[in-house]
Amino acid sequence: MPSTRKPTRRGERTRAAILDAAAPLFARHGYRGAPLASVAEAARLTQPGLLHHFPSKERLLLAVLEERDREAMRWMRDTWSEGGSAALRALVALVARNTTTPELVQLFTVLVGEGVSESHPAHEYFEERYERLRGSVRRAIAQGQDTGEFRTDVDAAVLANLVLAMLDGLQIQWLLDRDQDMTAAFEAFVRILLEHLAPRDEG
Amino acid sequence: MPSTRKPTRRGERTRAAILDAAAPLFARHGYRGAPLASVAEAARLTQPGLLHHFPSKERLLLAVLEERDREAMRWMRDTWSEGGSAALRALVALVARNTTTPELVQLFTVLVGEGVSESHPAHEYFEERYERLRGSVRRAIAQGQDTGEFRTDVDAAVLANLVLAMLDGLQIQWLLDRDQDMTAAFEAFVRILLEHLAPRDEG
DNA sequence: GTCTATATGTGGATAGAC
DNA sequence: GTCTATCCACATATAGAC
Repeated sequence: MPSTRKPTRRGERTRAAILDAAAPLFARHGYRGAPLASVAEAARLTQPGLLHHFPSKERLLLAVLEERDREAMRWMRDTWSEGGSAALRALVALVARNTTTPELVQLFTVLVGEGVSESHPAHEYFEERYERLRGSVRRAIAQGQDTGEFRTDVDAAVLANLVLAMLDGLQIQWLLDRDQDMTAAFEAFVRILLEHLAPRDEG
Repeated sequence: MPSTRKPTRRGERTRAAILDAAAPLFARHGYRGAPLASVAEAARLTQPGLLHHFPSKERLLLAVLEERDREAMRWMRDTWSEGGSAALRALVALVARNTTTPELVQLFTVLVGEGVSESHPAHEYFEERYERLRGSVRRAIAQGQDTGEFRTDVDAAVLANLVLAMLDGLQIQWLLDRDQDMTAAFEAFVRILLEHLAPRDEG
């Protein structure tokens, strides 16, 4: 077995082009609403040409999601690791950044909506994604509790739940009406949260 | 014009049966994922038989949404009109009730996900729905401010935004993992909100 | 690795009988 | 008001040439 270790280098380019073409189309029309041929056309291929790189439409979808998730995580990692209120402020920055990439926001909103159906190909993917994200946020809050920045008599897991819910919910409303100031709204939420998390005055 | 005032009485029964059959199927598979024939079968008709009552699949979808919205609003009206913290407690009760009807929750979650796409037949419907709901919640909070129950230096419109977002976001996570206690989470959120809205001690 | 051609299946809507 | 039969468009996937 000579050189099968790393995936082929030639052809990676078109693979990336397909992923880039697929994301906005899945975002605009949903997985079921975006024909494979339209993705192929956007990537300047024919539909069977596309299927040479991805064995099925389903696998293409999962590749798109994983790719975009990886990107977002790279972006977050630095500020995120601090934990506590810094992490919450990092989330505000993430929301602000999201308002500059509506297609990406729509990709996840549209697909998670489709994905709550048990029969949907990305159902398991989203189950795992939310469990993972809840864990991340919970740990960031717990970190703030450990350092004494946050009070310790609140349930970090429940708060993590609320934070993620707020992100998703605001995105829905923002996508339906771009005039909404999603960043300001989330900032207001974080302010309320920090107020709630502030240790009580002793005495 | 003799008796065209009220819609026909005969035939209303099958129309209702179709709506009842359509809701869970749209919920499970989405609008695009649920074939008209499957709805017809569930309503014990053939597909062309169904189309005698609704001119198109799109019109059927809108009828389903309006029907379910009407029901939910009937349920809310009484407690809701009080405004202030009573209204927020009514929302907690609504969430608790929603956990007993997962199909209904899924119907709106799946369809609003599809519906953020501009091309989706229910896009405008959801635009108007959220504007209407934001108005309702905003007025309920403003009412609490008028009576002196809530402090007045917070933006009721932004809070309404947050409340609706929280409802939607928690539903997504709950649908992906039914073990989550959506009611407890929303209750925790309302508690934080009430704490934030409590008038400051004078002095 | 990309193409043309095609197999195969599905789904919304219409025509027209009863 | 409901049916059978059918049309037509679309979409995923495969076969096989280049």
